[in-house]
This record gives sequence, C-alpha cells and structure tokens, in this order.
Amino acid sequence: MARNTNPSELRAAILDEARECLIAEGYLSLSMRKIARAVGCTATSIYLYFQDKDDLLHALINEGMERLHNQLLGSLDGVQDPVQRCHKLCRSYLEFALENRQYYEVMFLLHPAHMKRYPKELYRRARRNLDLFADALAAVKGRPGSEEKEDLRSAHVIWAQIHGAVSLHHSQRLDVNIDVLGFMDAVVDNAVGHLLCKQDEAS
Amino acid sequence: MARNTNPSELRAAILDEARECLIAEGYLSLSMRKIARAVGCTATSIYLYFQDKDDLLHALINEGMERLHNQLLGSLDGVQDPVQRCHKLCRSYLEFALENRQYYEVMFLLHPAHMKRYPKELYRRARRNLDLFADALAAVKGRPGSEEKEDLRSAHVIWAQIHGAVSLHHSQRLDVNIDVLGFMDAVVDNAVGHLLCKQDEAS
DNA sequence: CCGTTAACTTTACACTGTTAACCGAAAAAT
DNA sequence: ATTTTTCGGTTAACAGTGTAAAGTTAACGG
Repeated sequence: MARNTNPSELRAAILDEARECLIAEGYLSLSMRKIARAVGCTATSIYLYFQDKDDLLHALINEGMERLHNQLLGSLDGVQDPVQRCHKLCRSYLEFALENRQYYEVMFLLHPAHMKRYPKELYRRARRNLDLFADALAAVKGRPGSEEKEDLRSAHVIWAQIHGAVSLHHSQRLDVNIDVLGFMDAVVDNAVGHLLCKQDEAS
Repeated sequence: MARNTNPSELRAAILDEARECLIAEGYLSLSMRKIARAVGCTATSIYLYFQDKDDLLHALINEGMERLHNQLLGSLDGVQDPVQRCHKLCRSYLEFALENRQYYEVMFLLHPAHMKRYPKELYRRARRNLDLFADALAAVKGRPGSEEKEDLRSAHVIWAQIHGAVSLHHSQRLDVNIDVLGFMDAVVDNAVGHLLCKQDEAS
C-alpha cells in the first residue's frame, strides 16, 4: 500500500471494511488477512491502528451499541404512557436484533472467552441501553428514585426474555413449527405483560 | 500408540478425554491435537472414529442432552400439581445450566455456524426435553391434546426466558449489582407466573 | 543533503482442522 | 507355512488463523 500522509485514512478504511465484512459474512469469517486484502494493505498494518483483533471488534461493537441506543431513543419519541414506553423499547430492541443480526451477535451473543474484556469506557456507554429499560420501568411504578435495584432486576428479566428469544432464533434452535413473528409477539407481550400483572397486584 | 485389537477402546478413550477437556477448559480450547496428546495417539487417529471435530462434539452434546433429560424427569418425581411440575422443570433446567456450564454452552450457546448441522436422530432425542415442557404446560390447562401449537409456543417462551437469563449470566453480561440467584428466582417466577396469570384470566 | 521519524511490509512462529500417502502388524487365504 | 489382504495408526503436508520482531522506504525537519 502506498504511503499515506493522513494517518487516519487507512484506519477508517480498515474499520469500514471490517464492518462490511462483519455484516456480509458474520464475525466468524472476520480475519485480519481478509480485511487487509480487501483494503489493500497487509494484515500486520492493521496493528498500527488497532491493538489487536479484539480492539477492532470492540470498535464495531461500540458502533452497534450506539446504533441501538439511537434506535431505542427514537422509539420513545412522543410516547408518554409509561407502559407504552416499555412496550416500545422492547419492540425496538427486538427489531434491532432481527434486522442487525451480525451486529447483535458480536454485541450480545459472542462468548466472552473469545474476546478480551470490553473496555470500561465503552461499557459505560453500552450500559445506557440497559438504563433506558430500567428508567422506563421505574416510570411505570410512578414512584421514581426508590427501588432502583428492583427496577434494574426487572430490566434484566425483560432483557433476558427478549435476548433469549432472539438468541434461540439466531442460533436456529426454535422449532420449525414455530411462527417466528408470532412467537416474538408472545415474547414481548409476556415481558411487558408481566409488568402489568405486578402493577395490577400493587394497585 | 500400540495396535489395538478391540476397535472401540481408543474411541472411548478419545471421547472420555474430550469430555474431560470440555468440562475443564471449555469447548474453545478443545483441539484435536490436544485431545490426541492426552490420550496418547495422534490427531489424525481421531478421524478413524469420528468423521470430524463436529461429530465428536455432537457426541458430547448428545451426552449432555441425555443428562439433562434424566435430570428433568427426576425433578418431576412424585410431583402431581401441574403448576408445580412446570416450576420443577424450570428450576431443574436452570440448575443444570448453572452446574454444567460447559455442557450447556455446547448444547445451547454454541453458534451453529461453528458447527455442521446437528444430526436428525440426535435432534429427535434432544427435542424430548422441550416436549417435557410443552406437556407440562398442556397439563396446566387441563384440556390435553387440543391447542398443541399454543403449548409449544408457550414452552418456547419459557425456554427463551430461562435460556436468556443463563446466557447473559454465562457470558458475564449481567450487571455486577445483580444478585445472580435472586435474579434467577425472579426469572423462574416470571416464566411460570406468566402461566398463572393467563390461567387466572381464563377462569 | 543528511538524519530522523514513522508508515508499511516481510518474515516468522505457534497454532488450528483436515486430507493423502504411508507403514507395519495381525488376520485370512492359498 | 508362506503369501496376501486388511486395517489400525502415523507422518507429512496444506491452507488457514492471530500476532511479534525486524526490515524497508518514503516523507519531513534541520
């Protein structure tokens, strides 16, 4: 590759190609040499701009987290009813998972032993997505502030429900007789419905 | 390795070593050469008894499925109440997942692109585990036989809930502030509670 | 014009799963 | 009893993988 005065140009090209390759073929076939070949440099050149393969992957994961965050925020636009907001968040998360399969996989499905620890600062940003759920749940109960811990747990329960469904779907473990979209509807209903149930109990 | 008259002896040794290695170090560090070294033969000898690495892994997955099946069946022993039976199944599944982490990972977490298709016959056996859930659900509703499809879907919803929780836990994506056991209790309660909710509605 | 800096490449290492060719001892056949 | 065949197991090799160390060469500062 020709010498490059602008030092960030190659870095951007690598990231672009990595993203494209990820989306097109999945993270399993993401190889340093393959990216390099497509970008027109050598595999070791990537190490000039990324500490290692994980570092490159972390950058992509972060991109995905930002996209998800924006999508979640967008889904709340103009929605006032607390329960409705929870519902919107769930559907939006689900939509993201189904429409950005490869992103979702590196973000939430990739086994951590495959990768070194996700950097603290990036984690903090990603964590905002979970907070969105927890906040929405707190709003449902009306009394904000208190019971933070319980809201966090409830957010995790909902997350686990949807993530589990997506995870089974992506890994093709759902029975063939299952209608995927109908199943996903049931999953969201169950995740949010559980709240309404508890809500009813409380009132 | 010395010549072996009994042809299945080496095969058993390989399988034993593979299982041990899986449990001790996880499927990521399962390598043909490593297994062979531990067993005292060469890597290519494994191909005399297993079609490829996936075939070997399938054998281990099947083992896990059988163990899970026995555990699930055992948990129902002497339990009559239909709702209780659902509860027992959930707790038993959860217990298996937490206590047999490495098995669970190859059984339910391993990305299918990592592996060739799970053989049909083995799948049929594994599928019995899901059927256990579906049957238990059907019993709750009282009217057995009808609504099979809905029971299957409900079983998947519950499965997704628990699997999601386990999956997030195993991949260390649960927030550090979450008490794992308490969280898992909430998850099971939610999964089964959802049934009771519906049950109440119906009556 | 020379010396330094730094962008990029070459080479190499230790791995991975897997195939093809080979070896040699046991079993079968003559 | 000697030859032939079978087959359990090994060796060598291929095409990959991520990555560290060393080498090259173009651009820039004095």
